[in-house]
Amino acid sequence: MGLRIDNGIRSVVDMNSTENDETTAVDPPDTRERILIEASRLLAVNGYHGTTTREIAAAVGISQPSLFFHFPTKRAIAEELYKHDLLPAVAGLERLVEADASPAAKLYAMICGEITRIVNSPYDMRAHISYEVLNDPDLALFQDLVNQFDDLTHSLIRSGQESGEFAEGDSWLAQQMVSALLARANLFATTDHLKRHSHPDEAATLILRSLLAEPDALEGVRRDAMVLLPLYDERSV
Amino acid sequence: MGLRIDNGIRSVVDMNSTENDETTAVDPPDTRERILIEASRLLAVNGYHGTTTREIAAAVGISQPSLFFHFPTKRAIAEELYKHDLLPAVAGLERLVEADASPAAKLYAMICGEITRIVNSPYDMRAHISYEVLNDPDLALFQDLVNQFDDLTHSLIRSGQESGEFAEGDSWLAQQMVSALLARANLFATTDHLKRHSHPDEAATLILRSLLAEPDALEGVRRDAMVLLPLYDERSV
DNA sequence: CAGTCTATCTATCATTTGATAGGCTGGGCG
DNA sequence: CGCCCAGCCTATCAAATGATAGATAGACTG
Repeated sequence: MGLRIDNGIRSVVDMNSTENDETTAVDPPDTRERILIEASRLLAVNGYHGTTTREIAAAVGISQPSLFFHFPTKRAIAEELYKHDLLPAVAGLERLVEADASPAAKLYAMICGEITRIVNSPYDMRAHISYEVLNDPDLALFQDLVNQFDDLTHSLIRSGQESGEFAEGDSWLAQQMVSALLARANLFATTDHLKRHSHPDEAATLILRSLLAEPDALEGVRRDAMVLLPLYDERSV
Repeated sequence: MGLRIDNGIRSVVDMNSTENDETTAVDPPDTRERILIEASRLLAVNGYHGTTTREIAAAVGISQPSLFFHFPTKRAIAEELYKHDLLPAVAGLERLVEADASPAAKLYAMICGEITRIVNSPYDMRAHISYEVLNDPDLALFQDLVNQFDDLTHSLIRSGQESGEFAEGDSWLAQQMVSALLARANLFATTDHLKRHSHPDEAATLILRSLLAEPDALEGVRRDAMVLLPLYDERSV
């Protein structure tokens, strides 16, 4: 449980580490950051149990025990990545849900904002996909966060259906579709396909078309969503 | 179709069943079969590297070394499950693609047929989701099968867009959405949500609504798909 | 009954893996 | 200069894990 001393130099990527920086601050050299980056890649591809600390260390270019100077355990690395992914997502979605707008606009803004965030992240974040990691009992907190996110999404879809803005249908299934698509979002970044061919809007459009009772309403929804979008980004709150 | 690859070990059923044939199969509530069932559950939840042979054995109720009487390696267990999942999927989709029908109807039939198959499978199949396993170099064959399936889906979407049946949009993204949703299909079965509330049709409807240029065409597409559906099931070929 | 084959067991091995112990180094600073 | 200590290293451990060896029980066969 090493206390970390905060000295003046803070990394460029500032918004990770969840800003409750009692123990977590930033290391002067980026080794710690590089560990997170490389670990996120390996974890995303090989899974938690399929990634060894030796592989992570090799990717960073340090010896395996050196990892444990920066992180107390292997799990702590994963935890930090999960926090980075899930906390802003849940917080942003909560702000959206409480906003004054139509469910469709909120959902559009969420999808758009979330994909933007994932694609722009320095890490390879596929938290949503890693049931493997989440299932680990010691990471139950993050399981809760995922459930929270899914529940919020679900309630958004439900209220859209109740107001008649969305077509009737299995709201649970629809929520799963949203969650499943987001889980692939970083694949977009990895394949660097999205960077040139596609926009977050395309994904949101795809989802909304499948939900909206009146397809022609899409343009209006998009406009409303653009107004909501800053709400999703914690930096602008 | 004797695709059993290995080995010296042949099950009792194979040897003496020259006459009473194929359909059924099954059932000596075979240990081998129970291994596959329990392994599929564990692999789906914990991933390949997160599942130990001891856990599988314990779930089946046998000792850990007894596993190796039925399968040469741990990997062989995963391989058999992958084969069971991917071979019929790719074969079915290939038959659909070559059929004489609209891309929309083919896609509808594929989603519907695939989800039905997954939900009814004795195994917990999430092959699509397990990049973790697939990434393992020794399982490159299955990586290929997944890519094949994705490519076929993609070409279906492309041709639908070219014919004007589908709205324009990023076909790659749309294909990812289909793939991502299918990856969750067995979650439907697990949560036994789909068994009461939802049908495979709901999922296909959701996808098709997001793709069709003319939403009103959905009913016609569904009717055409119902005709195609038997084509997807290898038993009916 | 003796022989064989299936299916399982206990005991054990070699490797991998997360983590610890302790030493070396170089830069900041009184 | 001499001390400190962040940061990294080598060497190594203990546990977990995939897999093997060999024995045993039971069923069927000749």
